[in-house]
Amino acid sequence: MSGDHGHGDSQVNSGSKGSDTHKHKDKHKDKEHRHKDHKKDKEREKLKHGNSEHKDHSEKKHRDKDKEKLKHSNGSSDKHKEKHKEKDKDKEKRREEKIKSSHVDKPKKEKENGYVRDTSPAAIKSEPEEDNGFYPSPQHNKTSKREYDDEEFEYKPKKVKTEHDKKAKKRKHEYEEDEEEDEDIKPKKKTKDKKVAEGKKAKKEEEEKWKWWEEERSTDGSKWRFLEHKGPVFAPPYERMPDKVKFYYDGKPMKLNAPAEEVATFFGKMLDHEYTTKDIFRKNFYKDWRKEMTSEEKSKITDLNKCNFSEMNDFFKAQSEARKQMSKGEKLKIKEENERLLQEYGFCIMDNHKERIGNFRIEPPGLFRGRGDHPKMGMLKRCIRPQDIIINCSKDSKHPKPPPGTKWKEVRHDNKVTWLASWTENIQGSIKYIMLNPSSRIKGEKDWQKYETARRLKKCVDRIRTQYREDWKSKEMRIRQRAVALYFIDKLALRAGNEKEEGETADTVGCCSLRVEHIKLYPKMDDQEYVVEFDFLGKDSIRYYNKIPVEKRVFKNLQLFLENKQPEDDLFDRLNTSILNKHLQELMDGLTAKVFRTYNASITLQQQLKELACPDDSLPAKVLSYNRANRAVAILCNHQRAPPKTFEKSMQNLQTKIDEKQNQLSAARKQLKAAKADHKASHDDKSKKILEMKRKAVQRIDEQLMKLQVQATDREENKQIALGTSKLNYLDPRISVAWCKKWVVPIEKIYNKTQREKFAWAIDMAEKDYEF
DNA sequence: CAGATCACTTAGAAGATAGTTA
DNA sequence: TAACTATCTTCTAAGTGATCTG
Repeated sequence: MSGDHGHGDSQVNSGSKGSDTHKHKDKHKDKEHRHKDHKKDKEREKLKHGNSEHKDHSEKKHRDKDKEKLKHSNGSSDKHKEKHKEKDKDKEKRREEKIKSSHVDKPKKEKENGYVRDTSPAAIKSEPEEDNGFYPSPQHNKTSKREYDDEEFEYKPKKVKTEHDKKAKKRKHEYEEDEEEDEDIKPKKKTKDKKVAEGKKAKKEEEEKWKWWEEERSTDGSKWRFLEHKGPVFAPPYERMPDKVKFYYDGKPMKLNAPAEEVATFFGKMLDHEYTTKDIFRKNFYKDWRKEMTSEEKSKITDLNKCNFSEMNDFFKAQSEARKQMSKGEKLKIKEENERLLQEYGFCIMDNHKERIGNFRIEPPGLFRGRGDHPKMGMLKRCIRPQDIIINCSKDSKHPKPPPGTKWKEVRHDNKVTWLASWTENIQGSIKYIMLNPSSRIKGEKDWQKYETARRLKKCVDRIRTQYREDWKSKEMRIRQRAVALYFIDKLALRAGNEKEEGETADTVGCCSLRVEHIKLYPKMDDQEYVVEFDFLGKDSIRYYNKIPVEKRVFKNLQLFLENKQPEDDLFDRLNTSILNKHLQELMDGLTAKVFRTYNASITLQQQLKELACPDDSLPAKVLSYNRANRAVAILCNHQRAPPKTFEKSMQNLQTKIDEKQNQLSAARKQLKAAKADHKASHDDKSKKILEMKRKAVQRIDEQLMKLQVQATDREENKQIALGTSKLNYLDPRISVAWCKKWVVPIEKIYNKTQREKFAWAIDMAEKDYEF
């Protein structure tokens, strides 16, 4: 099968839907969706698993689910907030208790032994700064490692592997549980003494590349033993517009008070953005803006359409222009200031190591930019103050100081969580966190673990597939639904699809929350039977559109699920993510719906890399193959991007370059020919030299041309596909590392600096024969 | 047991920077 | 040497899923 059933016809879903009175559907319709082309369908086709046919069973009818739920009014956002407030106090009390107890029932002695000694702030602070500043110095490093060796400390480095070989293996197996072996354990069996003997610099480097993956993991559920940081960086306070920058109402200049002006500038900044043309955005903005106005302003300003923010907009444009035009010196100064801030606030100390913080800046106030048709777009995101922030750190660390004259909301010491600070955001009432960078131990370990879980799924996926196929025949509706949903999750890499509160967010769905209106069944379509067409908005309101032939039994089940339902009813009315995950948990420890995405993504990459392997390819061609494999995954996971605005142009530029190069090549070839003739005639050294030169030139140009052509292909195929997300979140980096090693491709061709930092563990541990 | 809450991962867009070219 | 553009980095929204709670 192939992609020829793709869609020049993106309206396919408007056919038989009959009445258009369902709000969900309407919402979808005025959206512009990003479409994918045939390629994608084709790729998907390739990627699916085998199938076979079974006979179908009849089934008892299911009851309709209570639809009232879907219909309650949603004008209750204020009520909602009140609720939040009231509950706040309660919540905090509860939490306090929780933390207290978690501290109490911890074996105190061990803990204190653990870190008072090892990670006292003083020990780290006293590190000589010249030592590149970032990392604890070698001396410290060594000391702490030695102390690590004391019994009962859990983060035992394995550098002393010779002595702790058993433990080393134990940990490995804990994770991998693979039939694999020891050969994985690398020969870094340096002895301590040897290390001491090594130069300071060497040791420094080693610390720079702390190999947390060679150490033991904590087993007691605590995420750290010691945590010290300086708290977040706050957004600078609002600066008034210069007087010359005027706001006009109804054509007349009007001076706004600071709060109203600030909010106005948020809007003014965005004037070029499509958001500001959307009704909901404008309505929400206007409503929140008015809250900042004085009563005088309120009575004057009664219509957003009469507001003119264009001078503000010009001002910001000029400002950013000016920034670009700044002299080198000025730019450097800013850079240095940023660097200083990063040094001071961008790192924390967690268990002996200086680790990079992911987002140490508090989100500045502004207008909420929800994705898709978000009902709250345009609302004011309020400024976060110290008294909104909860700090999390070690009791015995130097606590971060709030800015002068302010207080933190709370300082707590919860080592069951990984965040350093948190606050509650005012749009959805959700909690935001400050956490560590992906290169940190705490993130890396989790990431590694994620791929190990996916590898465990690999071992039992056949069994699970057999089982859900069996379940398609179940007498119970809920089991059939569960089985069909799981099939979609497995085959199509759909997300789980938690329920969401209606009216609070954009209307998007995942597998379990699919509605009748999101699929269409075609018993026959062209040369295929039992085709299901999916058309819905997924995470970030990215459209998922796909037509796939399914097994007859699945098809019949779907027909059954659709019986007597309205378009806005749930397709799987007897299923939700928690039911599904509970079931999965029983099938394999740690299995949840999202593991399938990870598994299928990684296994696809591995397969594709094998298939596309071509040993004789040039380096760029190999990289292209890799990108193609990556792309297959991105397509599977539906990772899309808006085609870059300059795409067409940049494609053209590239083509021009190619043409030029081609001309160059033919010119060089001519010259080579001439040189050959020359040499034949004279047979002297000089002509020989020239001949060689020309020959090399041709070769060089030819390579350059190839490279350009490959680049063009790659870019074209990438037009609306985003590779980054899968590379960063779904593909076991060890597959890529192994591939690089096998084909002698420098890892830099695949991962940039940030990515190499994130995947340092994989780069260090994967050998060329690594199997996912 | 359903809904709320919390912590954490996954996501595309925007913004910043680096590299290239006119 | 500015302008352009490709790539990297940051930002923060939007998911998942575990746990708590009434």
